[in-house]
Amino acid sequence: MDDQARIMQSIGGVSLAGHSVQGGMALPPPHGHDGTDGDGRKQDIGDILHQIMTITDQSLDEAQAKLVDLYVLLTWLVRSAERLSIRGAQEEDPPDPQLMRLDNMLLAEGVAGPEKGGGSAAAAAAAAASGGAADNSIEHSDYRAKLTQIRQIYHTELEKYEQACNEFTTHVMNLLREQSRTRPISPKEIERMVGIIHRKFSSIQMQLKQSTCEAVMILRSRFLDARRKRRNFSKQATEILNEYFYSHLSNPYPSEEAKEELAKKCSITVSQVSNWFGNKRIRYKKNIGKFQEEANLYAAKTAVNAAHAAAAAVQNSQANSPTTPNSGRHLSPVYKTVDAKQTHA
DNA sequence: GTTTATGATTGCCT
DNA sequence: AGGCAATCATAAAC
Repeated sequence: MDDQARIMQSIGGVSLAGHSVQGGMALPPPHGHDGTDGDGRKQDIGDILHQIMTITDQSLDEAQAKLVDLYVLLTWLVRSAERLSIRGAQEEDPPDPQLMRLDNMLLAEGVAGPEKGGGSAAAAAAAAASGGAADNSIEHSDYRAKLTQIRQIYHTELEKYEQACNEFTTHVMNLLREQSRTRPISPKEIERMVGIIHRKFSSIQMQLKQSTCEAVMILRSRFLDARRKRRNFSKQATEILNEYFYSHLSNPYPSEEAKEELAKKCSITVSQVSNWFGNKRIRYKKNIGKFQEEANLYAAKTAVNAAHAAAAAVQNSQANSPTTPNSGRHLSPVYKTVDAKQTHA
């Protein structure tokens, strides 16, 4: 995930910016420059130096390095605060709607929520609940596996950010405490600092949430979009549909009820039946020759079926005479017109 | 790897 | 609203 890179950049930006700031910042010259000035001033500087030395009780270099560090930090924080105040002018205290939206989605997708027992177990349970076909559940578990992967990445990243946030806060607090020895620092100021840091990190977290949501959306579109993951109907279903089509070739437009029944028999949806007939009609019309064999096959089949039905009828009541089976070869005007120009293939 | 078959989608028409 | 035609995207065949 490139969020990591973004985070690193973001965090790294501190030290990066720091160096540039350090370059432009006029720090007081370090010790040992007191040899050329007037006597009084020389004495003053000496006193100050002595004071600093006694106050910090450390090597001056080290203290100075810390000061630079702190300064860098402060400039970055101020800049961050400016950015936040510009951006967050409207979305101040009320919990950011976008963040809420992201949170809700992650929760709904089971990414943000608590880890549900074994991932595979959950997948199996979901598959069992849906009661779908075997291949369907395989796809589903595949989807779940990918989702689990996303969730794991999300959680590790989130944890990382939290840890980084805490470390950073501690660092800043330490620096402020250090500073408090040389100048008074109000609790309010510390609080403000911490607030800024937390806001900064939560904005980073939001980026993570955003890209996690994107990943989930992509996953959904890849796995749940029926068009992308097209499955052929079962042989049996195609059989049933073809049987209807060729036995109603003169008017292959099943009524709503007929569609419903076909859908039930084929265990597909009504709209799938509609799609199938739409496709079949247009493809048949486009190249009748190609479908001739199929047409004959199903005509024979329906004939056999009719014969069987007739036989059964005869058995039931001998008075009835068997009806001549429908050959299924009479074409509607629509198909006849195309039939005329059907010379290829 | 290319071609064909096929289910789904889209835009337009009536 | 339902159908047609073109098209997309993938499965299956080669």
